[in-house]
Amino acid sequence: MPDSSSVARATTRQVTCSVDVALFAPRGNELAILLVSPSSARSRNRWSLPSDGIRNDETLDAAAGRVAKDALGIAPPLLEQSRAHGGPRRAAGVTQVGVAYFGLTHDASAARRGGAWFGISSLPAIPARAKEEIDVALSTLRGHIDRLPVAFRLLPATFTLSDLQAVYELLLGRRLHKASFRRSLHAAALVEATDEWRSEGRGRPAQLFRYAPPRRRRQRRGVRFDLLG
Amino acid sequence: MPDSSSVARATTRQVTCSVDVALFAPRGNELAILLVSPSSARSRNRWSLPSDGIRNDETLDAAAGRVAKDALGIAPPLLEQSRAHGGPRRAAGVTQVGVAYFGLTHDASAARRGGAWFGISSLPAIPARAKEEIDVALSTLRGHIDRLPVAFRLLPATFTLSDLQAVYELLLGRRLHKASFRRSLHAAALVEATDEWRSEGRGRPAQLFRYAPPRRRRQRRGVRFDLLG
DNA sequence: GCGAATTAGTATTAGAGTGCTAATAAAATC
DNA sequence: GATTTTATTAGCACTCTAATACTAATTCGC
Repeated sequence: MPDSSSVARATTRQVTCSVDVALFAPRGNELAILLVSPSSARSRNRWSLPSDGIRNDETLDAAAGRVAKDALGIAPPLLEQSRAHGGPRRAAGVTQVGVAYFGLTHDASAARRGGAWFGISSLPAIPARAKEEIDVALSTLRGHIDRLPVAFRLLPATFTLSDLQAVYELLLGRRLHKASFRRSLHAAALVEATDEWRSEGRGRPAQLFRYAPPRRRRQRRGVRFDLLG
Repeated sequence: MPDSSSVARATTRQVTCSVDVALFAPRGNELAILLVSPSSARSRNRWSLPSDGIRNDETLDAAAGRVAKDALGIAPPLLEQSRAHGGPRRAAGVTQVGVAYFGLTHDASAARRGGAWFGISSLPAIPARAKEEIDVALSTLRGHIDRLPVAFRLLPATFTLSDLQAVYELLLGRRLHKASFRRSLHAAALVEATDEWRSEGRGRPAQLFRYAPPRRRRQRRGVRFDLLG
């Protein structure tokens, strides 16, 4: 068994590091994800996530931003790291480290050539690793929905409360109760009303709101045991 | 501006990858963290986190387990990835990627030579990067407390409810309300009573319980807006 | 022994949060 | 103008939470 001196830096023969980005956008009633076509990706004959190696003079976050912008044409309004994974590659002596990111953008239309959007419930054949990264990204995204202003970054500066609820339902993949949604939104004082109203076909016009988060005092809550297991 | 073909794999000149592990353990009324001494770490004249490069034929998780075991002498009961960071090193042409892990173990005494435990409120001088990793590890740990059975892994097979509450208070760094703690614990049916009681000096003896998590159904709740900002 | 101190555990209350069913408001469509 | 559609608000039952106050069982000091 090695003693504590073995904790010192050991040199690996060769390491490659790539950044994979899962980009989501609302499309219709579900989320879509941007994949790149077989011809432009490393993976042969399969769609896969936009990915690239990290370059010199570039941080991981910068590399993820570059990959996202290359695939999308614009910088996404939300881009977060989800998880790193790594291990030996088939090629002997090479260790492959991948850092997965996830991002959100407004609409599932923008994409540079070689990329296409797929509904998350109808994905094409993709490598197992990519599928896993998508699943992790989705659950991380959904787990952070009430900590990060994710939904507000997908909406324009002013929006209706029905718009906001629709985005939340899309992101969470389930329906929400309208009255409860509005009540808790009102209680948190996260939005402020504008003078404008928007008429969208039939029915009463909806008032436009804007995101105006107050200074929050972090309130201490009890322990939740019902989330374990 | 690059076209989509630039998304293909680009080779970086040189990449090194290290795994840093922040190991926490209860000590008295607060958490302590295991640091390694200047002589056995790469950082000159400063305490720092146990760290090592990833080796051939080893995954990131395996490397983190090895680093933890080397520093601690045993495998910690909890070890999770917190975040990857990376960017150019001072040495030109070298990109340094680090993957931070955090772990928990039972007591702040076990340590191989070169390591020492410090209370998290009285850390010695450490590199800024290590300080940042510790902060991230702590907040990740606290954020995952009601999703992972963290506290139960720090306790022996049977324990009193006061023991359990003390561990939660230690991990969260704040006091909890006894009646509320027990009520929600009882509601989640996470523990089952044993026939044994333990007398610990003064006061009424406490009943011993064991961790017995039921099959959980994830219950859907509304959206929380009060955690934003 | 006997009461004070100490720790374990429970009731009871008041208040806040949630899910639901309506009821009301304002516009488009027929 | 009646009907339909959508937005918004009110009320109610139920649950969750936190705080105070209580009971229970033991040790300590005398």
